[in-house]
Amino acid sequence: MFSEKLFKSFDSYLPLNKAEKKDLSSRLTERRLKRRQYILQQNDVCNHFTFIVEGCLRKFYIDNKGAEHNIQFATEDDWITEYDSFYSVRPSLLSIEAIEPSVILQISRNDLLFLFLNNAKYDRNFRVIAEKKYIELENRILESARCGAEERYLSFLSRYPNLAARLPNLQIASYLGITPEFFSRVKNKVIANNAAAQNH
Amino acid sequence: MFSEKLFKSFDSYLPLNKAEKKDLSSRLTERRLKRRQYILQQNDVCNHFTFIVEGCLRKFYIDNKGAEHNIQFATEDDWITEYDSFYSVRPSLLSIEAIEPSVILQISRNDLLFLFLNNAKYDRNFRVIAEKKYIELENRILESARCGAEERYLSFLSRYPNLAARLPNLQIASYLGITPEFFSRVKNKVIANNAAAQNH
DNA sequence: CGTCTATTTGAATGTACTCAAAAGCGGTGG
DNA sequence: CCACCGCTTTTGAGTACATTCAAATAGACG
Repeated sequence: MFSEKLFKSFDSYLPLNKAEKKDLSSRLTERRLKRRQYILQQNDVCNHFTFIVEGCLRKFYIDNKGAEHNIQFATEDDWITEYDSFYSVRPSLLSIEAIEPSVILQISRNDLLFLFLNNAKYDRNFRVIAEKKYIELENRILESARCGAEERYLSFLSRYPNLAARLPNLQIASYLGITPEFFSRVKNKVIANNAAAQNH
Repeated sequence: MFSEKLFKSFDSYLPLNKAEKKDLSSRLTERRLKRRQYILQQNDVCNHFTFIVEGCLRKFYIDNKGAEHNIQFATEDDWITEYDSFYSVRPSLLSIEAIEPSVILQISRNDLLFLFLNNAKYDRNFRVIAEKKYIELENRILESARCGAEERYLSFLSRYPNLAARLPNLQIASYLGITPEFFSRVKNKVIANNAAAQNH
């Protein structure tokens, strides 16, 4: 059962009991996403918190030239939403789409707000989720502040080795905040350096 | 009483009752900070959540060349901490210092963890704090992704008009991710544009 | 009033971007 | 199975935004 994965992710903070699991299950919607399928489009209101059972999604911004800027990736056992739009019920500046075929569980705003009101466990679990997400973003800012594209790429490789392997270059470039063309040069340079290091 | 400000900041989410206020008060430490006074030094562990009663603090990163990069400002009625170090109890990559003479209230990790365990209201209130902080950071990333220094400055001006007025240029430049020299040019250009717009 | 820090200006430099085009890769249909 | 199409990646040349270094000026504070 897919929701077991979700319950498990709460276990280290405030586990749910049987009744709570059952109740939560009834509020979850399972969806299967194809590659490129959106769960949130720019200018729509974000109405769900999304748990990823399997696959990989990205949250990104499309600027006025049409260029896409990845803000964040999320894979198995992670959550993704657009907090600002979700809580303010205003149009989202960001979009969220599946990069890989994915399986997700979604909970609507009404259901989540209901849970917050009626069971304090959810405050705990979602506090922890928000705090972790915050740390992730802060690290991202830190990295863009402190170094050039090559170091950021190396840092990305070591922080998210499995992501680096499964994502197309285009997505990584967009996350690093550089053009695909420039990323190609950076990547080849890194590979060349590694080869040189191997040869001695 | 300074802690009243703090209690008030909870009112829109989950207000505290009298007994809770008294208990929380006993766990708060009031401190007065001079300009430039640190409450967290890089490589120290962040042991407190800090509420700002009055003044302005900044969280920043010092790179290996000694250059400082502002991650976030916090003023009256806002909270500041380094989540990663606070929860992991590991040395912080970031520093926090007062930009203005400030009055703060601090709660220690032990006390806050105690409150989380014993009163679910705190999970709620600190969930909301983390979510707001997350939104703030996401906006910051968005802005650095979508535009050049001049637009970022204009956007900063409109988003935080009072901050822009009270901060020295150096701090703003560091927040925008540009050098003070370049910021000076950007600012003068913006001023020139405004003057031109006035004259017709 | 002098010192220290913040801001401004100039010139040379560099990192990353744009535009253009070629090459590689994978899927789809004939 | 090959040919074609679309998409991703690579390469090249010219450009721009922002940096660095240096020095001059202005402000703030004791």
